[in-house]
Amino acid sequence: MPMRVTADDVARAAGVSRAMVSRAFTPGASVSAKKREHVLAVAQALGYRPNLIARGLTGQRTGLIAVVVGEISRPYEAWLLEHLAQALSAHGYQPLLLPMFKDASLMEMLDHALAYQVDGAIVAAGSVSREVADRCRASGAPLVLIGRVLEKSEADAVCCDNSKGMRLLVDRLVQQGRQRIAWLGGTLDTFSDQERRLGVEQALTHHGLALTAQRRGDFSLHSGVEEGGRLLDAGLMLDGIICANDAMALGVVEAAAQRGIKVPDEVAITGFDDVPGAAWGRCPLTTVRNPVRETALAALRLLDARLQTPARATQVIRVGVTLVERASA
Amino acid sequence: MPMRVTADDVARAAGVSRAMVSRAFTPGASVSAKKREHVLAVAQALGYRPNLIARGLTGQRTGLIAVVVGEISRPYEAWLLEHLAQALSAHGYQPLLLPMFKDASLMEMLDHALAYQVDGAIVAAGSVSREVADRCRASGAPLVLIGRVLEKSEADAVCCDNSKGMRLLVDRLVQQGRQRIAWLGGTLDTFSDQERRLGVEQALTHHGLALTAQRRGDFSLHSGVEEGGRLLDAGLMLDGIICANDAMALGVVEAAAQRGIKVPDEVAITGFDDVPGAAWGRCPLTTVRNPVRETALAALRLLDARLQTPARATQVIRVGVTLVERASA
DNA sequence: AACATTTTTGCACGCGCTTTCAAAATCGCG
DNA sequence: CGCGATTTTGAAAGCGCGTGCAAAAATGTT
Repeated sequence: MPMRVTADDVARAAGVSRAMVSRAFTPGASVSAKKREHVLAVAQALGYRPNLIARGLTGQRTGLIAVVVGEISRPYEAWLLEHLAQALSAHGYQPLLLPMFKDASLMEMLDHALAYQVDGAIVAAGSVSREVADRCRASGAPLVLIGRVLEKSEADAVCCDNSKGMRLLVDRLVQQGRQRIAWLGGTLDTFSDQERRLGVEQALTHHGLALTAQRRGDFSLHSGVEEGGRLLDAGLMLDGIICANDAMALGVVEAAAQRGIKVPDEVAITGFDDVPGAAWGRCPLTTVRNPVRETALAALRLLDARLQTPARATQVIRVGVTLVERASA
Repeated sequence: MPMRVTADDVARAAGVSRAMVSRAFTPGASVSAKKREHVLAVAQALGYRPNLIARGLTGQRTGLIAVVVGEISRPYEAWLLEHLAQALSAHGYQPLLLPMFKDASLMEMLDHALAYQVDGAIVAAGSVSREVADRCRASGAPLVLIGRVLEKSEADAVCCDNSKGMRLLVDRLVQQGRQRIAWLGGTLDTFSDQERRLGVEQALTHHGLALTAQRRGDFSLHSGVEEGGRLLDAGLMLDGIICANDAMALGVVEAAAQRGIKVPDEVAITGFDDVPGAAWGRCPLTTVRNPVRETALAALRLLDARLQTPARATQVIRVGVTLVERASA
């Protein structure tokens, strides 16, 4: 049973009071340089490190940030998580990972995290209700949304410009003379799905067109193969399929290949996000670049800002997107 | 400034002592059923939840588990992390995510995590020295390794049977009459790389063969394209390339396609891990299935067991692998 | 050298909770 | 109804740390 070395042990060994030890580890505290150095040396020798749990009890900050993401095995989520985790640790925060499963309740997950006195939460999965936002506010833990915004912007959020992204894609397809375009959406009730779909419809309308067909997958490659196949088999003479994300687009490419349908000659296929991997494979994807790094950094900035100034007005940052033209369209 | 509701508030509102509130929330504590119900109801009404940070201060357990993984954007890591996170939360633990960057020091990362009084650590990245293991032991936080084992098995670990996996692959290639086989390794100093490479060499030796060539990537798809291209361009008449993981194998497939080299007719390409995505794309990969779910569960079992019985003998679990034959070989 | 001023230090309290320990309440049964 | 056995309860002592406050030491000023 290894006994932990506490500030008291260090104090005794260094011949000072425990308060001195605490101060030695608190930047900017009132300690003489010599004594601090001495205490730090003794602490080092004893292998002492302040107990951050205990510190979190008194101070208002634990340094813990709840990070809610969806299925990490999906490329976009993994990519985002990587940048988030990196940005957080770089700023001295510690990410508490809350993986969201299919039927999990965001509220319950956050409740649990709040019990750990997280300083804030970054949510990039699930549908965020006002109740959830209120709960966080009531606990004094700022909430930052990624890839979803609350109506009346009741929470800070950063989200890419879905509408513009889809417009870029549609414009390109129409410019190529394509007219019979189908939509392959993602999971229902998803903010991204809704915004992206709306973007496609508006852009098409602008050209005097409408969707020829539509189906719905679950953002996974597998569902892209399935539902993409259905679209292709329906005998609709499609010349373009716009997918809600890259993974499904890759699936549709696969489905087309299985049927000997030429991409992009017969049918164009587009994705969204530009995940690493979209550029490789059977057919490099024409897609929209979703700036993940920028998104993660913006989210952290928002969080920091609110931690600093709890009363500031909520802010929704729309990060820009760009068209990435590759072989699939 | 939202004031948190504490056990004292509940106690006052329920007309009992704070100790009662604590007991009401402690399963198996000595409280009359009626009183517990009452306290719980009052707590519910006030929106009280025990402060797990404070609880962690007294009790020996915080419920926090440090999880060290490499670059999450890589399919295998993401896949593993997903299963780990799922398994941990299912068992009531809270994963504290520690992303390992290129030149980060495992020791420093764990030190930081230990300051948070984690109950244990699962490490699936970086090279684990004995010092690291000792540090964890000294802090009373069990260490469980994934995909790497310490000499003299000084820490619990779970790792797939790299050697057998490579043997299966080599046997298959040789059985197809292939003789000029190259090795595309991963990052140097990586346990997986070492074991897998050794496995290949031993299996080849067993057939009276040796490696025709070898290069080294960094486990990324991109490096597979690069280094795979170099191998293919070297004019070595290779008829097989064995890669240290799937991502690089997919890269090599890509490189072959760029050069109009037929896979598997001219050259066979094999991966390792069988990540989701290995089955799709330009050329479904012949690979070895690395049972991630089983690995994650085994790691958790090991952790639980040691938390239960700190003194038990360290245990190294080798999870089995199976050959997955697809188009690339 | 005597005093005012500033810096450094230690004491003690509190953060929110768990957990002995002993007192109070309840129960069993003759 | 009484007395020991049992369960339930509250007071209080921490857990490891930060910090306000006042005492002590160091510094500065005439």
